[in-house]
Amino acid sequence: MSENEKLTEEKIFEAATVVFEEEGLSGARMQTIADRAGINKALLHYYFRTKDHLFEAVFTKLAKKMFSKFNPIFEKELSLEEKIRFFFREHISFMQHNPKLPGFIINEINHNPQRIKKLLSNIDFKKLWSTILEHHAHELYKYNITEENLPQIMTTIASLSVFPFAARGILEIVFNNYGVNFDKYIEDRKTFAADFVIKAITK
Amino acid sequence: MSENEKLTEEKIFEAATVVFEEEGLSGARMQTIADRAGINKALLHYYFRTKDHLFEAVFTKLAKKMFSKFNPIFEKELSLEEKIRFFFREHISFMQHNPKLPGFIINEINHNPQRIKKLLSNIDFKKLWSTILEHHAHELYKYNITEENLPQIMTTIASLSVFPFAARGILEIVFNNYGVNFDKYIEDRKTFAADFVIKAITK
DNA sequence: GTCTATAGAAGGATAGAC
DNA sequence: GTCTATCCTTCTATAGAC
Repeated sequence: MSENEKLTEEKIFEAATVVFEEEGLSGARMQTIADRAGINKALLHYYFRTKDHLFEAVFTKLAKKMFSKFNPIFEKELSLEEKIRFFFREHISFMQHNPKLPGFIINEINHNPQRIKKLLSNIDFKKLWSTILEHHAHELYKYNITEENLPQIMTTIASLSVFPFAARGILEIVFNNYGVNFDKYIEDRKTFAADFVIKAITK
Repeated sequence: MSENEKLTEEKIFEAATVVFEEEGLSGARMQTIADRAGINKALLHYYFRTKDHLFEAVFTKLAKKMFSKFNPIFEKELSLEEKIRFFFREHISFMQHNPKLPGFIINEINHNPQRIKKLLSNIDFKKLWSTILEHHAHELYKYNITEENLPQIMTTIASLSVFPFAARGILEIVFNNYGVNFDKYIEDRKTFAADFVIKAITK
């Protein structure tokens, strides 16, 4: 039955997502995924042929999910300051619900840059980022933003948001020792990062 | 001969460092390490017994190397602004020579937080970070730094420095598309990040 | 479509000669 | 200390019954 097939395929996909996120491609085991999905190994191969096919499917889905979260920056009708606040609030909220995602994506891309290329290489970042300069041309007199320092600024914003999750393992040890709760720290970060960036780029 | 033994053990250790950094624990193969060291698998086990022992040795060495680079912040006799500039210059220079290190450390700690705990858990971060407030007490009137926001500020500084290397795989694709050279970007980042932080924390 | 059983390859680890 | 040969387990993948 197609309905049932959909269900099984989804069960497998969801199990694979969890296991790959947790263990990475090389660390994940087909047996672990099968167990988690409540089926046997043979079925995995029936639906996805090989481990690499299964991983590819999961990775593509997750990478799109991750990167699509940057889109609102280029679309929303907000002032630059509102947009920055909006981004940190939304992006960090997203990662609160997907805390393993950043580390997973970053790690797998470093291990195999080729895999992401076909997903990103058709995006014209030069053009995309330039829309920021255009959309906010009327208020840029307030800020130190130029086409030249845009890569620094954009990666700075990304790093402030993503790094705490990617490096969570380390931060939790440091914080635990310092007496800080990670979840509280993350909640605070939504406004701290926004304030920090706005202060830094304002003339 | 002890001299010769030292040489072989070092050859293995160096080969293992490269392979583990590149492939991670689960992705690395003893055969690959042996090939790179120019010896056979059996010798690996003669010197390090198991793959896990070998990894532990490499990881500990690299983690210490990485974290020790943060020490000057707490030791140098510099003004806060000079110290921030010093940190980004030195830390980014260090990673220019060890570009795979941040991603490797972060990833392995996320996969096995326990491994790093015995390395970091005896450090009193509360006390360590407080020394900053003490050392620079006389100039803190200029800055928005308190014991409460110190975790946010410290992790912000770390992220600005570390993230570009950890996420290098992604940034290179974005930059390549944007027409930016990664090495140039990194060189610029030493001063950009310092300026950015100083601007943001200054009252 | 789902299962059991198993093939076949790879990888970590050891035995034993030199 | 270093090598070759090999054991044994683990893992991906497939064959074949239902």
